[in-house]
Amino acid sequence: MPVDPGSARELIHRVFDLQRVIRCLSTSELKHGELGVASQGVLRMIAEHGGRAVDLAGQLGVSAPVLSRHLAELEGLGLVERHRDPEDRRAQRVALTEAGATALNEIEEHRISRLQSYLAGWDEEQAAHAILAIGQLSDALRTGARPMRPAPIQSSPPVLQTPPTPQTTQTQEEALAAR
Amino acid sequence: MPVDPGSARELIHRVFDLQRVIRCLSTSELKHGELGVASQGVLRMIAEHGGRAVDLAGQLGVSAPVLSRHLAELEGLGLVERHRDPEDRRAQRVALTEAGATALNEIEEHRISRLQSYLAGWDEEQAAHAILAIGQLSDALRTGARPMRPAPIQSSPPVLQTPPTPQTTQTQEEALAAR
DNA sequence: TATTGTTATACTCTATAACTATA
DNA sequence: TATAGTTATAGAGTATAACAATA
Repeated sequence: MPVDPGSARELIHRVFDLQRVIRCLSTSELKHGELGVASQGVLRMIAEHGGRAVDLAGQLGVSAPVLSRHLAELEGLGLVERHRDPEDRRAQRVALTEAGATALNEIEEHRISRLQSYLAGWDEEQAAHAILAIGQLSDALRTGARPMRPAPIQSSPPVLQTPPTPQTTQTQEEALAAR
Repeated sequence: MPVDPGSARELIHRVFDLQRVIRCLSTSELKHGELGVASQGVLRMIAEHGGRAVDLAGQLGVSAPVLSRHLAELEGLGLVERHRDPEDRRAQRVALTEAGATALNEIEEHRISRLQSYLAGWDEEQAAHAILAIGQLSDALRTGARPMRPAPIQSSPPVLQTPPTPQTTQTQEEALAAR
């Protein structure tokens, strides 16, 4: 049974409200030297899932031209390196330089300390709840947004389809208890 | 005592992740006829806090020129009306037209049904947790972002300052129990 | 023929600066 | 002098289309 329409409406409004607040923060204090917020996100994604550019674009949820432009900028600043993939000479392998890792670290530390000051009245449990709830919401929207390939018409269902992403099937209590 | 740096980092990453997911949804399915997402937000804010344009801009967190442009667009589409404020002839009072209310309703209903389908596996408690956590986070960031006027140096503190926004001082349990 | 990446172009949303009108 | 609103301009971030090189 779906969630109540009133709850859905409320959740939508809260999410848009959060986005507005974050946008205000972005313009006021999320810059880092030459780097815009988007490039900072690319930097972090490289650190986490670095590798082929095309995969990075998918993980960032942006088109190839957008990533290309950001990588060119980051390379120009000496923060990332691009090398042709020896196994597929069309592709690139992307990695942070020493300077890139340093810059990312500064960005992260700065954000963390700012957030810590904003959450001065919070306790660990509250933070854990927020992390969990937002993660679950992102997962739900991601699987919803994912354009499921058009339902196979008149074809017997494949025996083994895409791995049944175990993602977020925990209840909140289980997930919290597992910390 | 502030939240753990690890929790803060995790929360930051989850929030950016949510923003990415929502951006993907925005480009794929949040349009409504001529209206972009920003104009839809203006429409809703008018419905909730309609009144003086300058106050709307503040609540939306955008600059006056941005709101002016959106209002011009919405007025051109026949969705909002602007009248000079009789009490202050510099200002405008903004309100939805009949068509504007109808359009907003369609937008809301559409979003709600989409979100309900995305949250197919959720229960009411989970939704309530997400609403609460996201609202608390927005509040915390908003008060942090609010440029507190520079601490009065060498001046005796005002007897009555800005009302001590009671905002979110409930614990999660209290807030949930109050539903 | 499909995929990786780049360049060119355009769109959305935003801000700052300069202006008019009113207070 | 300060505030409400508009217009002009610029910037960040994104997408689509057309292209080159490789598979």
